Amino acid sequence: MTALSDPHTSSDMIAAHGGRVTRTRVAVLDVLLASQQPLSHDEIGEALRKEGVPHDRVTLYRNLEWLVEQGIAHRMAGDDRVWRFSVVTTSEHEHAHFHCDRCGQLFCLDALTPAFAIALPNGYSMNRAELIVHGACPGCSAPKSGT
Amino acid sequence: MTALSDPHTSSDMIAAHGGRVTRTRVAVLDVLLASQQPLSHDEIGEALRKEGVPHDRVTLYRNLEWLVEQGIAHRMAGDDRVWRFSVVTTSEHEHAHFHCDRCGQLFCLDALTPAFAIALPNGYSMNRAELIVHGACPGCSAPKSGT
DNA sequence: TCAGCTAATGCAACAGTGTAGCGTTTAATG
DNA sequence: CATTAAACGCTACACTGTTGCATTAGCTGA
Repeated sequence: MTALSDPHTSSDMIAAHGGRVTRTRVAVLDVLLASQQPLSHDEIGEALRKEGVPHDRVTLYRNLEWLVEQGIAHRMAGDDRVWRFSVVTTSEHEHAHFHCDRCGQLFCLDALTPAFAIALPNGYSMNRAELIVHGACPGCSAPKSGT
Repeated sequence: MTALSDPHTSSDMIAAHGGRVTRTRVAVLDVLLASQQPLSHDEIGEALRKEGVPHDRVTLYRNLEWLVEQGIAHRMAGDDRVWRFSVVTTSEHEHAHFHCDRCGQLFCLDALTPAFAIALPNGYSMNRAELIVHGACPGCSAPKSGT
């Protein structure tokens, strides 16, 4: 019995998908797993830097692409035209996202499940839906002194 | 009684907003008015080219920006990280969009009105919502020989 | 009609995000 | 340990969008 049958660490997850367990790849997945919000390429790179993980910009892109290909991560386009990545926790990732217009953070709203498929006009076939709610997150809605 | 009080042409609309009626600006607005789908900067530029309207890339960007500022046009980020523009027809533009994953076109689905605000978790305050449904449009769903 | 003001233009150069090519490194395997 | 190719890391590039600035040309008022 190996750890592969119970992939709960980043290394296990990577190996389970037939990928090589490399320093950058593990670190990237760790960052994504630890994050509650979808992260941009830049934010992930910054996190790696803080952890002292040397990495190349291109390698990071390629690892993210690989994670998406493997179905481990999910990629979405924010309103700032930047890809943001997050690990796929929900089975189909069929939930909405909340974009805070003040702090720019992106949150997952698992509570919101799309129920609008019924309203699709004739001829249109839905594959997936992306719902981004814009507004202020709890942290930014709360009264603050500074800005 | 001048035409300004009844701004139904692109020139009138521009003048009514205190903008100068220039060749490119009129042409850009005309293109947007004539289109049923939100258009990217590139698509608009291509349309201008076809109409024989000489223009500069930057000027086009600035005109689009101005139109958005004036509330004449609306800007949204597609899934390909490209801004797409459309004239604001609906009062609040509170409707969904459909992105065809095959031909890349973006359609307005006025029938779909967001009714998900009720489900927002506590602490989140919604400003607006952007719902993008992905799938195949009627044109691409229909059986075709070529690709 | 014409001069003056400045919004708008057009050119060049730049910035940020993401990709492609390619030689080198290194994780996995026997 | 030798082998092999996946992954790396570097350079260079493509694309979308922005900034600076001198020039042009709408609008206004005489």
